[in-house]
Amino acid sequence: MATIEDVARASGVSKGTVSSVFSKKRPISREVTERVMAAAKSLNYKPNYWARSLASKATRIIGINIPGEKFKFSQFHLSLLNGVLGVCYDNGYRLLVNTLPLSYLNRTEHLSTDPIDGEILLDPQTDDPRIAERLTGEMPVVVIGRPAPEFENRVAYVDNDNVGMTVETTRYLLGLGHRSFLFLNAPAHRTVADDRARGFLAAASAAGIPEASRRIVYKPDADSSSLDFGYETTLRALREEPDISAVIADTDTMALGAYKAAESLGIRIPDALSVLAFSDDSVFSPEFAPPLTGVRLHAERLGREAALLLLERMREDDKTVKRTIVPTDMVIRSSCAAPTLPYGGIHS
Amino acid sequence: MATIEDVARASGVSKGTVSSVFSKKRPISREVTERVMAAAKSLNYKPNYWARSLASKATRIIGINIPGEKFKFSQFHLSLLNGVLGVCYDNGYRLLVNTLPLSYLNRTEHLSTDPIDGEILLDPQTDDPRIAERLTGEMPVVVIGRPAPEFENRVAYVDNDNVGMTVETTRYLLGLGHRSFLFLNAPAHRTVADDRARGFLAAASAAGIPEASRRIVYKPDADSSSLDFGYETTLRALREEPDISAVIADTDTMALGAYKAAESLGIRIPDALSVLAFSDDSVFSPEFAPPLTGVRLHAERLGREAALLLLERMREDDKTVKRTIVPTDMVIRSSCAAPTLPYGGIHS
DNA sequence: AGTATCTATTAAACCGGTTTAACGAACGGT
DNA sequence: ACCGTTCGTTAAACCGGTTTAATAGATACT
Repeated sequence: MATIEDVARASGVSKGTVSSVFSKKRPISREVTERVMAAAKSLNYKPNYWARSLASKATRIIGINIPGEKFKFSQFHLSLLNGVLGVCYDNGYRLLVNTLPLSYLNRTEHLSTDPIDGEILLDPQTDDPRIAERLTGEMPVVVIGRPAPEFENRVAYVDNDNVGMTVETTRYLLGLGHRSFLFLNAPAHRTVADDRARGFLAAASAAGIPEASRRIVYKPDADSSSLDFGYETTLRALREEPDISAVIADTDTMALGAYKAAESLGIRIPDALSVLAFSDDSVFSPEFAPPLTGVRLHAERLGREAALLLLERMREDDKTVKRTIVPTDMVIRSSCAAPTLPYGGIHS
Repeated sequence: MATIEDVARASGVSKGTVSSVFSKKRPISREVTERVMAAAKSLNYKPNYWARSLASKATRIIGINIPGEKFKFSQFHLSLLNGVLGVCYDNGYRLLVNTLPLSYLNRTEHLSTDPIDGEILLDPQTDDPRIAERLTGEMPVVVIGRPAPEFENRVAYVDNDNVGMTVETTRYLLGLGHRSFLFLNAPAHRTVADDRARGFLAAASAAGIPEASRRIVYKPDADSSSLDFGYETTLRALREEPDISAVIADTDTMALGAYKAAESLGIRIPDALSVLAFSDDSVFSPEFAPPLTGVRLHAERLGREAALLLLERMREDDKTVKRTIVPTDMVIRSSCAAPTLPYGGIHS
């Protein structure tokens, strides 16, 4: 492919002039501009992205990173992505999925800076080396979700009010009369699982629910199916402790697992078991039988706000640490009801 | 950030030696390697990605491109992405979402080569300038979906057998006794819509179905909601032509729209209306009421095969044009049945 | 001992752009 | 006619790596 040199030679001007014609960072006469453009067109010339990035120290690419090996994007990530992409699109940025195996990154021959101007980190964990690493470099970063406590005031992030949201939903269930819960939580090492557990436990213990009746089970890890986890955990829990009258699920897919477990035990929802999910805004939740009550997290907006925060941070060289909390909305449908049996009663 | 020069100076060797220590493309003595690595560590040095790309003419990034302005990734795209990402992950490639507004790309100051080694093009259209453009450059490309006829033998692609699959499903419905159809198709300019329309029409006219009874409606365009499109189109069609006893939907979301239309007209599925979808492998289709009959397209596998094909093409400099057809599986659940009314009968 | 071979290292050229500093020409003001 | 600007252009330095060609030193071969 033709280089800037070729174009310069063909149109009888210097490299610098051709550069200015394309970058438009300096005025060039109408006549010369036309001559250069004509030469460029006939040579099929386009400026080389890498050379340009090297010289101008900017790539107009932002990265998005997910921890963990061999991950897959979930429904929730999809909405996040769409939010981020919308902002990228509006601002002329490309989006790089910047996750590689550690076994790859750790090899000397692959060690390098990242090919991006800034990065969004997803799914922060309680012990998450990514943030510290990005901060020692000068890479602008925005986290989606609450980072570990030692970084909460050192890195920008976007999150829902997970604690508050969980308190609210737990109170809702308490208000309906529930006294024994199963909480299907996110994987244990993720900060979001922590926040939700805290909210749940706070609300439950404030209402005098004994420890045995607020059972929390953490999803083993990313690669296991949410559906299966929801199904099997609910099945086991209901067998071991028939008192349980309400299941709080991390996602709508997990909730679906709970539905299936209830069905296979012959337990009706919401009559004998209430189910609720911190769901994404899936088009399907209203179609569950019965329609699923849950909380809208506005994943797309989380993504959008994160991208906006990142671009702002990249633009100004202002190291102010900003935070955005995206509100959640509880959507009451028909999967929760007052428990039919009084506290202490037994199913079947 | 420290450069290779700094490291060379600090460890008392030349730039070239430092380069070789990191790239491992040439042997360096144990002793020198250690000295260089020590200096690099103390300076917190990492090779610069863009300088490296410029010199070595490779980025280890592959792109994925979707046509159209302000698109959003769908469920189907999510599965594709996961398939592509799995291959990227295994092979040490990053994935760049390489879609930008035309209004951005067309401006002189943004014109440039793409920062990638190869690209996957999604959702090919009947008149799609992307392929021709990539071919004139030397960018390796794989298309997911059938490209326009003039490129079918010039570019590698991965696809389902959309024609065959549609013939099969149409025959299935014909076999149940249906004689009047509504086909909710993908947007008209996409080649997949073409293929499916062809398969449907071929099967229907071979069975002697008159033209008026094989109605095809194309989704207006990407930004409209599939759910709404399915709902409104089905509603209108059933009102205009109560004969219709089967709806074939492009996606499960569209099918859900058809379900809702049926519900609001008081029509029961599958008794009075059969619905079928070329669905993705959504976990939710089995949960529809009634469970949705459809076709598995194996989106994740489409993504995987495309990525593998692309890497192969990038590795060897072999311009052989390869094609991969991923098989589809029809999954019969309970949303289709023999129509209750004889051909020519009228609802309500 | 003399030559051929192999190894590790280096200086310099190169990848393809951007940017700085210098400069001549045209312009405006007095 | 002279000076101070402004404008458009250029040569050269620079961004931070890789690669080539040359070289010195060690090893092997006869």
